[in-house]
Amino acid sequence: MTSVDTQLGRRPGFTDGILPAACPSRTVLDHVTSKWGVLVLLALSDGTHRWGELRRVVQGISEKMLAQTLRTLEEDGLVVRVAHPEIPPRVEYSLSDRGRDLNEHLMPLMAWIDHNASEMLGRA
Amino acid sequence: MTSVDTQLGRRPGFTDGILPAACPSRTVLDHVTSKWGVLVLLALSDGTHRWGELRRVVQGISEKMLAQTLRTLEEDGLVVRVAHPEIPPRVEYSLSDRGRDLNEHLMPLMAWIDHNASEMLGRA
DNA sequence: CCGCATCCGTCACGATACTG
DNA sequence: CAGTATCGTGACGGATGCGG
Repeated sequence: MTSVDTQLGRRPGFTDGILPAACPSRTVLDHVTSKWGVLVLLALSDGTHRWGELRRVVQGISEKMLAQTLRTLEEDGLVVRVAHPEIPPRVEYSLSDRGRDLNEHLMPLMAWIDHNASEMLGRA
Repeated sequence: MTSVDTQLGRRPGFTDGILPAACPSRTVLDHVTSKWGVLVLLALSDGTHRWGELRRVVQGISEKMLAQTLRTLEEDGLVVRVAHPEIPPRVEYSLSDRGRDLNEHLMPLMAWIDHNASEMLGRA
């Protein structure tokens, strides 16, 4: 291992770095940035929402991906799922405490992207 | 469109929201969160690095994906590529001003993920 | 040797149809 | 309404090749 590797591997503010393949951060990062994870988390940032609402609001997401994304986010403890035993069925999704905590770091990033996007794509 | 849709579509701090499918933010978001985008940006956060360094440091990335990721990030104006006409060839990558600006929003997020990852995966 | 393009197998994604 | 099952397609990753 060269000096530049150790330099890159460890970084101030991180425990072990995120670049090594084996660290758990990779898994969580893959879940959160899983093409729809960020958008679903953002959609839930203002409170509880039903399946159909999320389906319509996160435009372009397929039912399969919405189900899969919600399930992994729930397994990671970021999203809370509450099923009401009614007819017709009603299922509500909301952020957990940890999910809200994550969102507070996610929102400024999304605001930056939203603010810079058009300017970035203008030049190709 | 119901009231919840408009409520979700617009959000304080965002121009048009990111959830609509047609907005440019989606494209940029897909580039940045493109499975390797975040890791490459993070790897460049401490300065200029060569191709081979990035290849070794971002563990698990294939040469094809590294090339593709670097090219899209360069097209978006986040990464600067400098090729030195030497034998053996030497190509150096670094963050642009905008890339550094983005990274300042990315780093706290990654630090949060790195800090919470192990605890999140502990409970399945 | 290093940076990168190309070919090809595999797998995740998306559209549709169907169930409780 | 809230999902699950099935299937075709496109993106991804590995191996290979080539120019410098």
